[in-house]
Amino acid sequence: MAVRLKDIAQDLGVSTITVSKVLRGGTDISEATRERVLRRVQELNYRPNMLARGLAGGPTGTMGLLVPDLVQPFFAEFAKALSSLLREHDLALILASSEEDPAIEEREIRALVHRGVDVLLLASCRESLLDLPALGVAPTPCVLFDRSFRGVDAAFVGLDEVEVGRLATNHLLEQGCTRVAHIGGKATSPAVGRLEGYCQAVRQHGLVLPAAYVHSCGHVEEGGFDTGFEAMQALLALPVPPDAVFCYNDMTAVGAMEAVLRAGLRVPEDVAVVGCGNFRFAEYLRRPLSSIDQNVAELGRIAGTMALALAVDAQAPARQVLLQPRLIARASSLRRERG
Amino acid sequence: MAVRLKDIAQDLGVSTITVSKVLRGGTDISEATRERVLRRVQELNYRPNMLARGLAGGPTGTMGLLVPDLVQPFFAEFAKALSSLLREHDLALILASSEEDPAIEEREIRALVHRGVDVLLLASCRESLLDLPALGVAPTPCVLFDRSFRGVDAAFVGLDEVEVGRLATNHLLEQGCTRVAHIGGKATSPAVGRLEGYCQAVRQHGLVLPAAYVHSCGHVEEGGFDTGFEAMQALLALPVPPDAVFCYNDMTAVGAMEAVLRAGLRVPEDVAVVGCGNFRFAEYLRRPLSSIDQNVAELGRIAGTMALALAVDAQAPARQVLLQPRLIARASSLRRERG
DNA sequence: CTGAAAGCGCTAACAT
DNA sequence: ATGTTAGCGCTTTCAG
Repeated sequence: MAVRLKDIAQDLGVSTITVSKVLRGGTDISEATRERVLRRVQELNYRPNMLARGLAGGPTGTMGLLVPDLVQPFFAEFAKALSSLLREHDLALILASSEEDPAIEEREIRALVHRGVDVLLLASCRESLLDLPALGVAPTPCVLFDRSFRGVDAAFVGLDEVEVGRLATNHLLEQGCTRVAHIGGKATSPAVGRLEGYCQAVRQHGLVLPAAYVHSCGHVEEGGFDTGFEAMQALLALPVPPDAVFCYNDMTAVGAMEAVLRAGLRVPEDVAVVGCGNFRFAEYLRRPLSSIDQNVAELGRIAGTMALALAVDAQAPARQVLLQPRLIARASSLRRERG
Repeated sequence: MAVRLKDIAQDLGVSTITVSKVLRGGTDISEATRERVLRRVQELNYRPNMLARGLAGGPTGTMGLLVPDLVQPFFAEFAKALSSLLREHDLALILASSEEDPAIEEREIRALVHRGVDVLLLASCRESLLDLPALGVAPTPCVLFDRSFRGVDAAFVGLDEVEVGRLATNHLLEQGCTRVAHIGGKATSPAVGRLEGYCQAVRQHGLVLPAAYVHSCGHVEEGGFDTGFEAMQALLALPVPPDAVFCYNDMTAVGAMEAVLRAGLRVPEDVAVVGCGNFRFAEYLRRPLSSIDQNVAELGRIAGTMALALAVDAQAPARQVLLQPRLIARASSLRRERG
């Protein structure tokens, strides 16, 4: 049987309460006892029983992470960074997946909260999160990430998605492209933000582009390749096809490139392409893919830090952090000598 | 406050123990009470408090998954499949990562066991697992996966790695290659198995190849690209360089292909390449990559099923399951018309 | 500064 | 077939 609070207390001739207080940083403890307790805790390598602690009303030392799809590199990297950080604090991570299904997401939220996670980290696939309290989340504090929601007063970490759209589109325009299209997503905040950035960049360059240059596709997350492939085919079939395209993510971009190549056209000479995500294979593709780097590891670390703060004090002010994206230019978009 | 066992009991005028028994499928309960209890449980949508259940000695409804690196698609897909399965049984998954560091792995094992996971699923990065009991795992049952260990009597699910090596190597030989090299890993059971399969295939074809054709590289998991790149450069520098190479994983294969192309040679005409893992981008690379599919989703499901059995009965016999790999042939290895 | 009493929600072992 | 007693390891009041 593992070492218990009681064992330490008996060894030292004090009560369990005293030990408990020391462990949780109580102030009303003499420096002498505190040291004695801590030493013994070290010696016996005592670890609190989190089940008991949780049951008695304390924290469970557990955080819940709910993502739409762990196989997407974005979420895998996020989970890895978060997990690294939590390990340093002896916290455990309960992982759940919504499979991009709001009904599953709701069930999983309830399950995690019911299990007593100290904080919930959520990349929601719902349309609105206004009913988050109704989902029974409170009083469990919550850190949203990747996808933000209007009118929800929760901590949030994500990318400056408008800047993502601007970066990609400006880059394409600067490469001399004049007919830039966008294959984007639907409804989610990243999709909306990237589209907005795209529009801003186009406007700033004094261009007016056909509405048909914007494709807003559902399921762009999972169906990436096919979505990109089909959207690009449609774009190429326009009377005046685009000479560049900014794609919602890298897989979509791969699909789009494939469509361009199969149409007998060249990348980037006929159609320049920029993706988003900057996955590890971007530079080894048939045509090395320019992409927007999302700095996911940093995102995970920030989200984790926020979560830690909320675990200590659930009432801590809900910060909103936006990270700046970076463009990684590769052959798929570089039309000029030396970029 | 959530619904408790006691609430159900009071509503029905029975004792909590009766309700508890019904919930756990006790036999010494009249059919009438059982039904009354179950109905009320439904109506109130009662969910047991796992903290309390665990503390009192029951199962915690929790499984621990410990992997070397969640970012590797293999482990991400495994985790996803497992998580899907567990969701159907209302079990939670605690995720931990060893970062390929045995010391971290050991700490995490202890932490998971201490938290009372009902089963531990482990892809170990240690050299030996003979001291698994000493790690304080027992009586927590354990399912090993991906990497097997001699002399350890635990449930295991993985690939038939020898067959992986044979499949890949035979394929290259059948394509007319006569000087097949292998860029492999070190120490782990998959690395050993694949090398063995490679050797078997070479022998069966009556060939005798230089020892220098086999590169056993450390850190082939994380450092994939560079490992493959450098190993291939070394192979190409041999007096009689190989005309084909079977690489430990896809990233290694990408590195190897890059080395071949930069040397001014062609894939597959000068050097045919086969990888392992069959990741999603294999077909969109500069040269679409032939690869061995590991059927990870199935692997995850089987591991999960084993874990469920062990959660019910920790003494259940420890099965060992080996899945058969499949070759997916693409341009990187197809030298003859129509493969 | 320290401790005693009570209880979190559940289950084991033993009655009845 | 059902209930009683006791306790899992910890934390919260509140009293000393």
